[in-house]
Amino acid sequence: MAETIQKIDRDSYEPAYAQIARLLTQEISSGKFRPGDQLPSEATICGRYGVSPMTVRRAVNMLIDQGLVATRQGKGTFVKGLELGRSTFALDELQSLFRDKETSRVRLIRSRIVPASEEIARSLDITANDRVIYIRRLLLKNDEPFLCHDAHLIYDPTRPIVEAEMDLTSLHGLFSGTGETDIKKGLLLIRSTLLSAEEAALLRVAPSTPAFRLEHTFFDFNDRPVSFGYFICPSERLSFSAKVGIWD
Amino acid sequence: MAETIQKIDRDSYEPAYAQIARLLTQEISSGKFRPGDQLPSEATICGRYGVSPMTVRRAVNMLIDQGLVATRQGKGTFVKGLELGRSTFALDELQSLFRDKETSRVRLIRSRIVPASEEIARSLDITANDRVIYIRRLLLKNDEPFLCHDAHLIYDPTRPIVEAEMDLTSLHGLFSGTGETDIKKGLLLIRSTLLSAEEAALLRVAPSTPAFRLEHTFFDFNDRPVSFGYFICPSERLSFSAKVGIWD
DNA sequence: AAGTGGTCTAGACCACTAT
DNA sequence: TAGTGGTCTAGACCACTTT
Repeated sequence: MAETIQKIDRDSYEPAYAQIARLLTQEISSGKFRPGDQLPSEATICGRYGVSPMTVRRAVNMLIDQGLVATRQGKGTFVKGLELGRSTFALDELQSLFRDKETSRVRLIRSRIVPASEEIARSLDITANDRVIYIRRLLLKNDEPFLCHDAHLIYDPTRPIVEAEMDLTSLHGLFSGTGETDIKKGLLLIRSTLLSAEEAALLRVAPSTPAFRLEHTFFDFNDRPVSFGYFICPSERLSFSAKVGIWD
Repeated sequence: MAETIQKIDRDSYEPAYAQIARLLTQEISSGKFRPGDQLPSEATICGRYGVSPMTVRRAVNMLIDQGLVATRQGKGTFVKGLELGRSTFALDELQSLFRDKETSRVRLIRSRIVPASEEIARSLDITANDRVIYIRRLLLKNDEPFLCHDAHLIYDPTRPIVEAEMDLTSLHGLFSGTGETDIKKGLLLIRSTLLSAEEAALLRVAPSTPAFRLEHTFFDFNDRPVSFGYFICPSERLSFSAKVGIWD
């Protein structure tokens, strides 16, 4: 028995709660605790590591947030099985594209004021044929066309946002979190589609190549839509991945 | 001044830390605090709501987790701008499909032992032409073909997982988190592709329709791959969406 | 030195579940 | 009644930044 009372390194830069979360995760990862099993009670863990309840609580909360365990008041803490519905896909690949300012450049293809189509009008909460600013850009990776970006902006001289969106560097800011202080929220949608003839030519691939279309709508702090657009990228150049379960 | 000392409802079922997080979020959402602005210090918030530091800390941690603010030790807490790279796409649509057992059914199309292709062998960490179990199923929504599922399983009589995977109801369990106690982790990949002739026929759409292909690889608690497969669904039937920023 | 975030304590009290 | 998770206190101490 004994089970060794002390395993926490109080001098570590890793906080006690993080150490405990890590140790618990390892015990689950190793198969010592299987899905459905009950973890030791929080009081037990307090005693085992010589920490106070709040510290254990925080560690357990981390595991809950990660979807690794679930607590049931009055009963205990139990290991959860894999849950595919919890999978989350991130835009890492796209983000790294824009982050690397050395190899990526943006070329303006088109920029004009046009009447809004039905789809655009619906997305921007305006009426069809209202004027919008239409911008098409090409993102180049190592001077090769990589993806295409279409944006449709509300045409309103009183709003300064337009200027920022016109800026060729604004795409970088959107991904890095710098700037864009006038946008409150955004809605993103991944679609699967075929490249149009013009898009295929721009991107230098065969027409009708399968592609991702990442739609985005942005809203200002008055919850009014300010822009609608989409990134288009041949499918072989991009993919969205997610890890679910325990990856050490 | 005054600024009203008490705004926390101690009798509410919503914990104090959650109430504070909600109030802070509202202040940001309303535009009172803009991206780049500094929030009141934690000590100030303690006084304003009459709670202890730990409670405020937990509220602030919630906002950090949501990507709404960032803290800088010794300086303060600051509101962050929109960060596209933080967008996360969930499998809500697929999950709800499988969750509804009333309208969704699974039909087994094919089930046989075949030699592994190069791609399958690579994914399952075996050598090409090793035998694998190949299963093709069709998911029906309201008795109409909705999506197709191919799975390739390690052929090993000593592992009982095969039986579970063969079960036509196993797909439901994967999404709901029930069962599947033998799978430790999974890797998912969204691709954009074209339907093959057979797939198009099965799904009753035109050939060469653009479609999503959701690949999945599952691993057991020894980190060995146990299955590789993919869901295929015409793009107009499915999309992946994400919300970023502040949605009240 | 003063102000900021960050961790942690050693309890207290409550709600829920089982026996 | 006893054991479980869940919240909260009223401080303490530390690390970092600014003045």
